[in-house]
Parts: sequence; structure tokens; C-alpha cells
Amino acid sequence: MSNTKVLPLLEADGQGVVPCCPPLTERPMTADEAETAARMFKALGDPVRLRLFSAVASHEGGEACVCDISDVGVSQPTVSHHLKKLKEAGLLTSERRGTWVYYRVEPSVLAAMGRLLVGAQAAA
Amino acid sequence: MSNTKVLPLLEADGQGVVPCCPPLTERPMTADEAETAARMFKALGDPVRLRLFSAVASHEGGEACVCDISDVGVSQPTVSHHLKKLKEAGLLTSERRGTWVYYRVEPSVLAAMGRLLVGAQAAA
DNA sequence: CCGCTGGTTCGACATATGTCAACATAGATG
DNA sequence: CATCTATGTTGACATATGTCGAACCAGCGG
Repeated sequence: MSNTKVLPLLEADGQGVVPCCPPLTERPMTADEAETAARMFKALGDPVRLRLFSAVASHEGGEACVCDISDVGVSQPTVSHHLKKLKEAGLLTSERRGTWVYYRVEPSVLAAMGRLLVGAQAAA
Repeated sequence: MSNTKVLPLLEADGQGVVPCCPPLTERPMTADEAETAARMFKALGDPVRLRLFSAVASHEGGEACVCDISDVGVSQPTVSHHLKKLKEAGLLTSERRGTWVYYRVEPSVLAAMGRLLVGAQAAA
């Protein structure tokens, strides 16, 4: 049960995903919408997680082995802990391939968060 | 010293502001960049704050009186506390006009955060 | 000047969070 | 199987965070 989890900000709709919420500027968010969206912002609200996320996102092919990105100044268990958080927030997925575990970003989530901030734009 | 504070994600450059960091996907963020950007994400990482922010951002003219937005299910001191946090994060500015205090969004900050997520796009 | 209404600040407190060391697990390799 | 490397999980702990009630400050209307 690693990647089977539902992505908080998005909801599967058969073959794709749809954003959870309208742009912040469109109308006041409801409590539920805020709850959902805040989970993602919160996940990126830690410097270490942000670096990890950026490292994965900017890595070749949008995926990276833990061993490639764990140089962020905290202990290995802490890295693991943060990666888990990012996964739970729906920002990353992980897959084990042999010895190493690879994390990759969910591109549509990035686009959805972007839309949340700046409104409708070319994305996804 | 209410609005004189420097905006974390942006830096004044004479007449405008420039983004603090490149898009997340461009390259791994440095520790400093992450520290800066995480502050903003963190500010939006609470449901109540997100609702307050959205309420201000979606309000007419991009500004709202506290009295207009304080219906988010927490006590009034808590609202004030969260608005302060948003202000400290550089997402809002406040101004007192007579009896009421008005909060408004910093539009360029929204655009900057959007760019951080989705890369260079039509913004601002 | 007094009280009223809108907002902020303070103090207290329960809970969440980030961190590490120690232990556990998964493959690879001898 | 023994063991080594790469990751994840657990338990403990210090600190940060969200929340409230009470006290406090700012205009406004008598």
C-alpha cells in the first residue's frame, strides 16, 4: 500500500485528476477545501521537506533515489520521515527498485497547486 | 512598523520585487532558499489561515476588513493571531482606517509562489 | 470624560512537529 | 546462511503551534 493512497489535493476521476479547489482569489474557501489544500502547503512548509521535494522535482526524469537527495543536513531517519510526510501529502510517490527506493513527483499536483495560487493558467 | 517589514519571498529592488527562488523543478533549492520559501508555504499550511487568506484575496479590491472575514469558526483573538502570522510571512499587509482594520494581499507574492510551483508562466 | 465596539496582545495550556539514536527490514553479495 | 548496505520504523524529547479567556489599546458616540 504505497502508491494506492488517494492524493489529497486531487481526486481521481477515472483517467485523470481534477483540482480540489478553486483559485484562492476566486472566492473564500470552504472549511473542507481549506483543510485539504492546507495539508499540501503544510507539507512544503518545512525547509528540509522543501529541499527534498525540490531535489526530486528537479532531478532527471522527475525522480530520484533517496541516496541522491539525502544530503540536506539532517540524519537519515529524519530524511526518511520527511519523505514519508511528502508522500502522505500526495506530493510524492515512491517505488523500490532493487536496492534503492525512488521518489517521484506527481506533476499534476504541482500544476494544481499553481492554479490554486495564480488562477487559471496554462498548466498540466 | 506595520507594513515596513520586508517580504520574505520577495526582495525589493527599487521599484518592484523579484522572486526569491527559482522554480522548484529547475534545480535543488539551497538551504537559504528553502528556508525563505518554506516560511510562506507554512503560513498557508493551516486551514484557518488559508481560509482567512482566501477570504481577503477574493474580497472586493483584494482587501477586507477583519470584521468581514472573522467567521471561520475560531475565536476573534485567534483570527487576529493568524492574520498576524500571514502578515509576518509577507502575504498580507494591514492598515487601520478609522474603526476598522483592513488586510490586503500582496499580489506579486501570489504570482511568485505560483512561479515557484509551475515554473515560468504568464503571471503578475 | 465614559463607555462601547473592533482588534490586538498576553499568559496558559494541550497538542503537533522536527530531530535523533537505536532498532528493524529489504535486497544484494559472498 | 552471514553479512553488508540502503531505508524505514520506534521511542524519546525539546520546541513550536493553535487555541482560548482575560486584559489591553484605538476610535467613536454620547
